[in-house]
Amino acid sequence: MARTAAPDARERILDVAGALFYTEGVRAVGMSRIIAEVGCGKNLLYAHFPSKTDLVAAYLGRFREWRDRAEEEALREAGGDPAERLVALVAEIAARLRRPDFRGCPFRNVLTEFPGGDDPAVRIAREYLDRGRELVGRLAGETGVPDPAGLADRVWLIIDGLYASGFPGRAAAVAVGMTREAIATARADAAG
Amino acid sequence: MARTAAPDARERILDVAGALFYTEGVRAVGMSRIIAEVGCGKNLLYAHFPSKTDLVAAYLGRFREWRDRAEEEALREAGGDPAERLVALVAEIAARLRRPDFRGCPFRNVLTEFPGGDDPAVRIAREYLDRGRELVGRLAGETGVPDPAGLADRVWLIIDGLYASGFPGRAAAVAVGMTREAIATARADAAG
DNA sequence: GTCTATAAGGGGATAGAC
DNA sequence: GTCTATCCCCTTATAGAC
Repeated sequence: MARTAAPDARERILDVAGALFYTEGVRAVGMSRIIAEVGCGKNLLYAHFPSKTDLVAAYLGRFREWRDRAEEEALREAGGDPAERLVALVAEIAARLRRPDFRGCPFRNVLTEFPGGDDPAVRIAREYLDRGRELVGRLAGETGVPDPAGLADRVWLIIDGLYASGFPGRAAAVAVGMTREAIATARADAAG
Repeated sequence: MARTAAPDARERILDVAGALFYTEGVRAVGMSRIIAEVGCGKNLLYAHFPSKTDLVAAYLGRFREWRDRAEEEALREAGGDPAERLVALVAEIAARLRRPDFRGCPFRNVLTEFPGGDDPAVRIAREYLDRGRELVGRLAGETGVPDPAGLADRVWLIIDGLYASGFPGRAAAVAVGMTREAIATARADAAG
């Protein structure tokens, strides 16, 4: 069927592949499996994505766009206070954990599956995490606390813990409070 | 030479396999690779470990023994105060992160590589993490704070963050302080 | 010209046999 | 220790349907 060029083919493939990669792992899902579940021919997939690495990179790239938008929105709603922006960042992630389909951070997962790798996909994952870490460092710096690096380390530890948690619900419940505490402690050190 | 059964064969295999699994990932390392690096024949390896899953399970089992010993020692040195024992637990993990060969938690890594799996290996990983989580919950309960579950959640989030950190050195530097803060806050809630 | 279906190449996986 | 069996991986190529 479908003689007319399907402009959504790429999206459909990415939908299926992304869901499989995320829930079962990149290494666990073969190209044949993706092709079978998309219900397309091999050629179509390889026309859009010349190799599996390209497909994984596209999967992560799309995830990154999605995350960037959510992050921007959370920061915009938080207003201009750097401390509130830090809290909003953590709160947004915590909210994400409550989704039933949450299965960790796709970027961290890919890095765990391909340690020491250097594909386009792995590079996207590393860059994403580095950028996130930089953002936290920047916001911590803007709070004006005496030890912004220490505050950034604490907030980043909370974020890492959120994403890695085997008990996302419980982690989400305490992450925001811990972030506020970290900020309060950092400020109290100024007084002491 | 050496026709006599080498009693350390099993340990040698486990040494090589464990190092490879840990640094490169379980799925990334094939049996042939392990056999080549051990320098033994296939028979020897399959005599000791009938399948790859068994080898992975043995790798995790050995890691677990190692962790249990380190944990016990840290707790013994910490004395009887539950709060200090919690801190010691986190400090011991933080110290581990500083080792140059640290590459995350092997149990969490295996669960990331085999989500939804049910091998003996995966079961060991899950049980280990559940037991650790229970220990934290027990210690938090013994501190006598009004919300021990909340304290346990916080400490566990810190531990998760430690193991998942892409910047282990920085995480290790702040984890103990955050643990002490979490305890102090939990106690302050009693007063407030 | 766009997609599907099928076959096959080349490699490496786990595992078993001798 | 070598050799083989079997399977699945990613990828490419060929051939046919609309």
